[in-house]
Amino acid sequence: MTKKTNIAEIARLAGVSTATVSYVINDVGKVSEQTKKRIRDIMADLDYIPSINARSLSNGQTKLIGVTLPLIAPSDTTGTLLETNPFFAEYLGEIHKVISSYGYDILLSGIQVKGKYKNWIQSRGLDGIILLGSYPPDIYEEVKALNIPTVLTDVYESYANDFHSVNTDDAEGSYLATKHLITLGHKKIGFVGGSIKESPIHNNRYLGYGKAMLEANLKVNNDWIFETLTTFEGGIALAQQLMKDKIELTALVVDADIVALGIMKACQDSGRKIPDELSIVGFDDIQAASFTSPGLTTIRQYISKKGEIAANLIMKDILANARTTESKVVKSKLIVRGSTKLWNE
Amino acid sequence: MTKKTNIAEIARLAGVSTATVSYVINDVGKVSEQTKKRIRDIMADLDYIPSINARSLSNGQTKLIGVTLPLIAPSDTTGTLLETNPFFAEYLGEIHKVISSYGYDILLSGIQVKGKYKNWIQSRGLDGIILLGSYPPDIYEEVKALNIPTVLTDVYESYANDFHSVNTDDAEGSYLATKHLITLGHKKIGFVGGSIKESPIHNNRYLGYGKAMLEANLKVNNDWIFETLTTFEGGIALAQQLMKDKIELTALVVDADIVALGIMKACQDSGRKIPDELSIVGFDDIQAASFTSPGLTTIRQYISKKGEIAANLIMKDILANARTTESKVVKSKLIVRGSTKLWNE
DNA sequence: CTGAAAGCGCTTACAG
DNA sequence: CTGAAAGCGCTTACAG
Repeated sequence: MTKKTNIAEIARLAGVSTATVSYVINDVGKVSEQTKKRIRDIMADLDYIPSINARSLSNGQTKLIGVTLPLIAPSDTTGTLLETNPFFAEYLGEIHKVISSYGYDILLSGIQVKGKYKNWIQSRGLDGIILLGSYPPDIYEEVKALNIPTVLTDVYESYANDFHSVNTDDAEGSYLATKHLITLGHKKIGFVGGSIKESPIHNNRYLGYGKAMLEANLKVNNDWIFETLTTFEGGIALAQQLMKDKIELTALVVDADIVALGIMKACQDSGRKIPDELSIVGFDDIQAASFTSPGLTTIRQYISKKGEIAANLIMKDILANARTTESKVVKSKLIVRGSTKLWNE
Repeated sequence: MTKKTNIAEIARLAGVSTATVSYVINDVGKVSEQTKKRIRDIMADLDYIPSINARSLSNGQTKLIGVTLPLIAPSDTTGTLLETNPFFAEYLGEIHKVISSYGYDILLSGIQVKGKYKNWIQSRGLDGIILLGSYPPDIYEEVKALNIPTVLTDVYESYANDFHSVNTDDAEGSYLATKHLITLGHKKIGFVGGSIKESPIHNNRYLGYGKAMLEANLKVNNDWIFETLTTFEGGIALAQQLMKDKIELTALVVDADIVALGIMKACQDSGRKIPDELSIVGFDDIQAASFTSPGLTTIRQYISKKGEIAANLIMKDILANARTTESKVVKSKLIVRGSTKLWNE
């Protein structure tokens, strides 16, 4: 337990004041090249590393960015969320990449209890926060009161305007997906999505589907719209129901790959041929979408791009000590694999 | 920008010293119930949140645990690693779950350049670190010199003894995998793994395979041992080679699911029936292993268990201000899905 | 170009 | 049961 060398010791050894040492550490003030070099040599000799902590206390910057995950269901933990939803990891990685280049670090947290979250931000003195996913409305008010640089992702609600926000063009994405099927000759195209009423994302994806259908003068049959949990099991269950009810669809627009993969597996396990008997388009392009045989045709969401934008937005405000609000939309893209096919009838 | 309320203001309002306020915050010292209550009320009124930062500076504890990812290839970033390898996210989530219950936070980093890593730990004043995966040997020396609670995961090298370490029973796992195939009647069983020379993990998994083969008096044909990159593409490429060379194996023990999935896809895309023409067992049980049709029979690694153990080991040392070294092994388990089948011949 | 000194917001022996 | 005061390791006007 040797005592950590501090700025005072460097100053003593160099025969200067701590102020001067601080100046050369931060490269401010006009210290003569000579003393600068002398001090630097001593720091190197002693393996001196300034304490970010101490610095934070005096200048008020922790160089810490909070990234939070939405713990909505009571069973949600940062663990299950990171495991189940590959997006969060991708976001995390990309944000880390950007902010670490500025010497910032990520502090990870889940948001569950309202007050606890605020405490966390304040007690850690975070310089900014990035909220992944969506949360109960009162969280946003609370965050707003904190008045620190904040970016929201995938939030469509009006309070998104109070912060930076980054979205995917969800409606356009499923429009492309649907149009792809229409171009292939499909007419009886169903839609599978998460709760349209409760989630603006799902609603937007639904609307994109509707738009493409209407444009092509295809009827949107209410019986062809299915709501599921956005899980693999949700997809399995739905597919089993569809097969049992002998629904006469030739194609499905599914608003999440994880669900599409469940549908595909349930169908294949029952001996149905994909895409021969049913074409499926997913949304997201998670890694597993290319693991199956056939691969899943899907709409790629550029999560890493979104993460990068989110990180840059927050860094911009932090560095400029500003509080601006920008809204960015990242284009999605149709990725054609083997799960969709021409339909002649 | 209202000034943040601090301990001095609370003290003033309560008519006590800052010491007393500090005592009630930390619940130490015998402050009278009366003053305690008065102080607590004032803190609540003012929404006072103590600064962890300031506390750290005076008591030396940051309540921060570093978790690092191995950036080995030049192209590795925290981003690509977290995306590609679902384990890291699972580890992260589980570690977070445990340590956050102690009021600790995770600081995420990649390790690449030697000195930079040490700087990071020191400048942030981390209370402990968990190294995910394996690193160049000199990293371990450096970490050891830091003399802070440290846990290693999946490291077999001798320097693991200098730290806490958590492993899977890799050899036992692939022994089980191989035995499963043998029980099903397979005799011509190949092994696919990462570099056996360079990685003790892959080597252990190979040895488990060998043990089962020898026990069953089956010959281990050198031509049946394949080395690949541990990637989906590695699996694809290998399968294409196998089909081209018309290798006469009936089953494959693959030491990573991601590779097994690649092999399976390449085979299926070429019209080969799995498991009718070839049985495959993977290792890891990543999420996607249950997405394919058939599902992948595999050896489940309990990553979340490993994460939990790692977190508890580090918390124990931190809380006791000790520096112990324990070595834990987490049992793996055979999960039978559809990719393996009886072989009669 | 450099230094003396106050300050950031806490904790912690020590004294009473 | 409570307080005065030093200290943690930095930064930053201000003065010269």
